[in-house]
Amino acid sequence: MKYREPSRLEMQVLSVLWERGSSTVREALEAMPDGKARAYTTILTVLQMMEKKGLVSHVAQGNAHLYQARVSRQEVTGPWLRGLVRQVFGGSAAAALQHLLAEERVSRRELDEIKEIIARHEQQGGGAADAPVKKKGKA
Amino acid sequence: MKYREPSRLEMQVLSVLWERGSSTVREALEAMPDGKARAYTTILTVLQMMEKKGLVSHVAQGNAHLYQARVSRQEVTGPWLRGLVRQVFGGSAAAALQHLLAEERVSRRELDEIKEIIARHEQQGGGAADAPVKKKGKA
DNA sequence: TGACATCTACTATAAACATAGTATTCTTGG
DNA sequence: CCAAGAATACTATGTTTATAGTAGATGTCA
Repeated sequence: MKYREPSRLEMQVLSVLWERGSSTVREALEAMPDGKARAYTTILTVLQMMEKKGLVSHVAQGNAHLYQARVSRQEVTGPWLRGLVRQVFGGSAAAALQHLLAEERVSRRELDEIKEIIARHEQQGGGAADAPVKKKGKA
Repeated sequence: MKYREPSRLEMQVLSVLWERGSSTVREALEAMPDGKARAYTTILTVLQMMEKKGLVSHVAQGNAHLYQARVSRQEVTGPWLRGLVRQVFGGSAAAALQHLLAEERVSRRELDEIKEIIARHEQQGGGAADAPVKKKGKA
């Protein structure tokens, strides 16, 4: 896919579309992750911009439009996070995570989830060019 | 501390200052994490803006100025990442990490580092509302 | 001592962002 | 049929970002 880099607000809108799937303007407006109040037309305009950027597309549904993401979460968040980590944490994902955990009051459940993710990642050859991943203990 | 939210570029400059400590404009310019070429005055201006925002301060050194961060890495990156995770990943740090790992080719060493961080975090009451934090162990 | 390099201060500007108003079109209940 | 409500299209605007030029001060060294 080809698309122009989403702004922060656009990222928010995208996350809504990824979460809910196709949505009308109003639905998106109401589901914005920061609870901030915005005019209906604000989100409308954003969506129209995003369409020009190739981030979303729409189909008519009744007299309204149904918008859906044209780019996958992976596709976008990957490079986005990557650039961010590179620019702000010298490329160290570990450093980024550390600061994130330090701030965010992460629940035990979420920590487990994270461990889970790492374990899975490790298993499927997440490791670098030298060590063929073996098996490293617990979940 | 009171400061106005840094932009992306400003975050980059801050990361340089955190990394190297006090730096001249030229040093900062040369140490920018994205290797992008910029005019000397660009970074100068950015630094001056940052001073107005309360992010950095400077002292004279010879005829040049030495800039240093006035805000700590924790202080800034914490809320910054937090907002980001909230807005783009529905507040789930785990989700964010997952996408990061998926994209970034993370080395085995880094994975270990991450596990280390998590273990440490877990120990010091990283869990939710039940475990009281005691000591603030450093690496 | 004077040319050259280097630095800051100040100003400018193009582009992107976030936001929303106004006009117009469409649908639908009475 | 027509008015009310809701949606889109189009336009506008204030702000922030990122970038850099120009002018003037100052230090340096041959």
